[in-house]
Amino acid sequence: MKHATILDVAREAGVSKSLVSLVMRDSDRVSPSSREAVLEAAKKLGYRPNAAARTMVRQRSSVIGVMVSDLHNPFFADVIDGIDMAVGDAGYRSILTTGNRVSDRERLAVATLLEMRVDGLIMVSPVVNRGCAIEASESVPVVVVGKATRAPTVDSVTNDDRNGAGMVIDHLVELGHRRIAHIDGGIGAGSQPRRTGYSRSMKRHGLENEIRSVRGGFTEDGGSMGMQSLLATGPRPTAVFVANDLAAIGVLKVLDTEGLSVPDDISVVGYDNTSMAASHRLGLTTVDQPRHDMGRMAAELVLASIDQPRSTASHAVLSPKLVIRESTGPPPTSLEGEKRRP
Amino acid sequence: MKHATILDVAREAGVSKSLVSLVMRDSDRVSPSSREAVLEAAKKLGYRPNAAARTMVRQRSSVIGVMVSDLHNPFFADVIDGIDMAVGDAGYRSILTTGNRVSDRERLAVATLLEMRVDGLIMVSPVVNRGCAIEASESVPVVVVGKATRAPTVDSVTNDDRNGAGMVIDHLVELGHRRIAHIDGGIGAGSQPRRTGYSRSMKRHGLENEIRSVRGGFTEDGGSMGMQSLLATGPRPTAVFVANDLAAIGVLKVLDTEGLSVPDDISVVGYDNTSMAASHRLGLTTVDQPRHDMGRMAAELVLASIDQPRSTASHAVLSPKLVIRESTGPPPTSLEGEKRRP
DNA sequence: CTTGAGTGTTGGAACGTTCCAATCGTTTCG
DNA sequence: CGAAACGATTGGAACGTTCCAACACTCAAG
Repeated sequence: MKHATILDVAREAGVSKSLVSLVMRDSDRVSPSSREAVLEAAKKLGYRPNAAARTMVRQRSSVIGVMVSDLHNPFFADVIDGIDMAVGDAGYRSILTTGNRVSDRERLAVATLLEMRVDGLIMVSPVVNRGCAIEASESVPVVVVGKATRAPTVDSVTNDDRNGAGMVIDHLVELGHRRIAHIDGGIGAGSQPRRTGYSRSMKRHGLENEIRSVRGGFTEDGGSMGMQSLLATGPRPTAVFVANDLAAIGVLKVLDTEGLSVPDDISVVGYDNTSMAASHRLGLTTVDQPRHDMGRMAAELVLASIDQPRSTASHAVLSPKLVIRESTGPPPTSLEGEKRRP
Repeated sequence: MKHATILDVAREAGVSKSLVSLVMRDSDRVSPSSREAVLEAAKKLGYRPNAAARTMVRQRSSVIGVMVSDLHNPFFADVIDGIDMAVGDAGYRSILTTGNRVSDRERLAVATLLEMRVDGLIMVSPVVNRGCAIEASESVPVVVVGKATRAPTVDSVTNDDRNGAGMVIDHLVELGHRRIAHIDGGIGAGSQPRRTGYSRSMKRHGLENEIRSVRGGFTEDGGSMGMQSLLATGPRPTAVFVANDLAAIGVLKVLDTEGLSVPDDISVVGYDNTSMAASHRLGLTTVDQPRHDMGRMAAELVLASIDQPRSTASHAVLSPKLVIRESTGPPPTSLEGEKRRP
């Protein structure tokens, strides 16, 4: 039940270990007869190459390590898909570790990968501080996805959230909205640029007096709270731009219980384009991030760094896309003021 | 920018490599002064142990490999959480690979782990045929999660889907339903036991004449199709048990467009208790699988097998839990001429 | 017939650890 | 005072590969 080694195979096939090694690496300077004998022996013994030994002597593993902060967010699944694809095409393999949004565990997850001597490291939306990425970048190329990381040795792939927010406001203004509020994501990553994008865009449309931004969060409850505080104070907005889809669902919940109709009374926009947003009972207008492309891009950056170390970091910023569904429409007719639900 | 080795550290600290090794492994037979010197040197050089070398000589990696079929299903995230937790507590680490529901890629994912010489392998809802698991089990303990795998060398952790389906029917019957239909999951794993559980339970309630099972699938579209065919032929059921949440959402979509109200006209039940099912606009009654526990259990099984190889496989079957929400209620009118259950 | 250039094949030296047996000081004790 | 016991430290032999230099052959050209 133990593992057969190259030597066992060599003995079985009646050749030297070197020849077995050559066959395993698909060398073309092996005679067909020896090749066959070796393959047969290998099969018989259930031989499996030992990656540890190979990594050891070759001084590289041909593996890219990916640290993911949280597998619960389906967002990451697509990113990882993109990574896997690009990494596989380049003849590398990828392995993942998780940190569950806990700094210490993320640090451990990264350490595990580095100790395994991955040839490159991709950190997807890390929660842990950037020191960890910088430290890692001392021994291996590192790319951070989803979190702007200004460091001279760490590449990054992010989404242009400011621009995404701008597209949302453009869409709402085009529909005729003016009183557009924002429920932000609190302290989470991505919150700040979305908020900034909101205010800038409002100003661009000459709506600086309508700017109204309240504290929310990236959770359903966060969205609910934000919406409640919006309804409790000041004039009711005709549209709300929420920090992400999950929070937007919380907003819808509040609006439903308040008897307000979406989008007749109020339009709601989320962010992330989760599959939930697409569900017909929600039909949430939202912003799609090119998740797959972000992953692919991240992989290409690490692979490029492995091939050809650069002295300056690359920072790729991809563009989001507005996805219009049923949660947005024209504001309640301005002539009649506010329409009431029966 | 290269990796420092134990020898570099030894030189820097003015001691032997063996001593450095002892310090790294937290031996207690090292004098405090040498320990400090070594740690300082290690820090200065940014030393990181080389897992490949260690694995090599120790003939074990202290790593558990996890192959996940599909990261898109949030179901798996919880399972992995459970695995990570149990594995970590036992002093092991875990690494993941994915196969994206493609047999060949799953096989590669498994091979990657085995070549890295993981000490144990957990396959979560593999799509690849069981031969792959059996083969792997020749060199390392293997546990399959979510798919019944009858093989003498492969452990498994599954959910009692038949029982889960039974709980659904019990709940519906208790509400007064008799005409309960089932939309199945097609050929996917888990489909068959849920269907069987449905029919058995119907019979148990003396409703064998009401049994009506149509082909659906584990996707939104699959559910929609199933519902359409239910509505197109025969008397309309007062309740529908759908193979999973996603398909149930497809069912809701059809009912909405047909102008049928849930649960007033018809009750709908899903399976899996995805976060989507909990969303207020859906409020789907569903069956929760103890995902976290399944992961933990799987980890405990591999770890036990590593410690103490068993000659016979263990098959753990966990119990699901009914989660009642707003998509189920009493049938439209009390069924005339028939007594309700007390 | 000798040389030179291929073909195939081979042993040996790494790679960075762990672990064992051996060594070197000290201290304790008879 | 010598031996024994102990604590701290050390060199060397693995572990399973890769890769290089070297080696046999065979065959063509000189």
